[in-house]
Amino acid sequence: MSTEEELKQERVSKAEKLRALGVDPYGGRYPDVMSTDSVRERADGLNLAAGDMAEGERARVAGRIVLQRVMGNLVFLTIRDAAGDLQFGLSKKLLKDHWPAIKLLDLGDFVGGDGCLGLTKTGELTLWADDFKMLCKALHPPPEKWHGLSDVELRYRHRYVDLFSNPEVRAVFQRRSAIIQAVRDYLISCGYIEVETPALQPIYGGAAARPFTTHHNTLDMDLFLRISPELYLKRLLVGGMERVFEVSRNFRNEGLSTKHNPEFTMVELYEAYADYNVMMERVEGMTALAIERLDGKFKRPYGEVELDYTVPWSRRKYGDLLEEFASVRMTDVDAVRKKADELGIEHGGMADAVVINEVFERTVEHHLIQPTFVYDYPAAVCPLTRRHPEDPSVALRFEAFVNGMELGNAYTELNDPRVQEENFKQQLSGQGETMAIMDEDFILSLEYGMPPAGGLGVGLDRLVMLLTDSKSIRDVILFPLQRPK
RNA sequence: GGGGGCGUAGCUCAGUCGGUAGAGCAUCGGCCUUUUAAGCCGCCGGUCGCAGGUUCGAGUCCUGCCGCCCUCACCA
Repeated sequence: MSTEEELKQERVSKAEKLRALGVDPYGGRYPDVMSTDSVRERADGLNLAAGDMAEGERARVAGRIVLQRVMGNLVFLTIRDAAGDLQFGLSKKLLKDHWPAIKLLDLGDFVGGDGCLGLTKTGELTLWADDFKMLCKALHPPPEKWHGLSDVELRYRHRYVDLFSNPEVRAVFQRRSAIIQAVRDYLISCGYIEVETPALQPIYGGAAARPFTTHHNTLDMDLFLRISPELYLKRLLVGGMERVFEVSRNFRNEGLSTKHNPEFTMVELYEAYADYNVMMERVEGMTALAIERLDGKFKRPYGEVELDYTVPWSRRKYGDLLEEFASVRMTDVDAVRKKADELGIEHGGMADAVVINEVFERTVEHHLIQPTFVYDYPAAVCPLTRRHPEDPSVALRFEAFVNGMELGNAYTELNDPRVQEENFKQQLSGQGETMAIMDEDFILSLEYGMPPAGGLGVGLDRLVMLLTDSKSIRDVILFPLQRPK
């Protein structure tokens, strides 16, 4: 009895035996359960000594059986709920009527128990059940009890198994929730309101990426899954919503990596009458609140390095970094192209600004380990950004880098409709055209007048990676894309 | 797409030079009322990712394919 099918059949027949005993193997309502952590909290106040049973201190707990120790007429179960683990003590003496059903328990089943709290003689907090309910028969055995599920492919394909057998995985997603909640709370405290804009868009824009295409049957029209919410959020600035943010699932039809998933989550925000300097403070502020909610540690390990998120983060000019690490001036196009040759970059058909950016990515980015804002980008790669008032070849844009990875991207927003229209019309060779697709309604909105503003997008999956010391974006996305087997 | 690695029982993993497929956990049977990965005794469980090839003989060597991981490229 040990192939996968035989193991399952064994459990199916146990479910039938339970029914024959008059026990529903799939339970039903089980009200007034306490979480295991609140049970522990209560037990702490009882000053129990090892071996004590606290008469009258009753509790009801439900969860999944993750360990089982059977000693004839005494059974210890380790029960896991959302908060943690708790030991059940089941004795034939207290549970005579239930005993035939208890003999049919397996690892992985959900059960509920009701009884008095106590400590065993080794001091383990135990719920000594005098009432018991079968809540769900599991038909598949859980993974090995010590190592859990460690096969990476199975972990992603059967994330539900990963989650219940590897508590540290569940902890990462609890922290993810806390981080995103902190981001929301921070922005709300700054006077922002949360909005929702279309994920299905007739024209895609706001970023440079290939989209996923779909089709609406009734309207018989192609639609794109958004690569960015930018152009819609800016329309809200036109409409008089002065501080808006969206937690936006974006979709980009590009490659997969430890830092890229085809669908990913950003927080994108726009603030009227601000600029990109204010946006730097927003990045610092949301990160700081997230860290405080987690553990308050601003110096945190990430792999082999220690990252220091203490505010303020370093602010470095794009051109200065290019000189420091590539030894070329942004303005010296010949030198930049020569450097590109040295790096083996095929730059024949590329616009100057694109070549500069290629050189920057290859020479500078991997040096940006500690949290750093890089500001004032070559204007030609920033079609949605306001130009520097003293140097129109530079755009008022920054990117936030941590551990060599882009965490966020922000602009002092372009609100001149004529300049925006020109930028849309301009073809950026070697850059793809996605950022430069004409959106006439967006131009129309700018013609009605958009207040000067700062705008920012922060990759929340990446923020969660950094703050939870996760090496891959798949470790912070519950169901990362996998090819069907 | 390029390069590298991995794929053996339900799970976690061994498998030497090419010579009968192994362990632990789980399951199943037995003992057991204070265990903590409970313990002890006994049994069952395999298309070695798939398909070919070389060989007297392939988990092992070769080729192709599938899946996953890492990395580079792409994706600012």
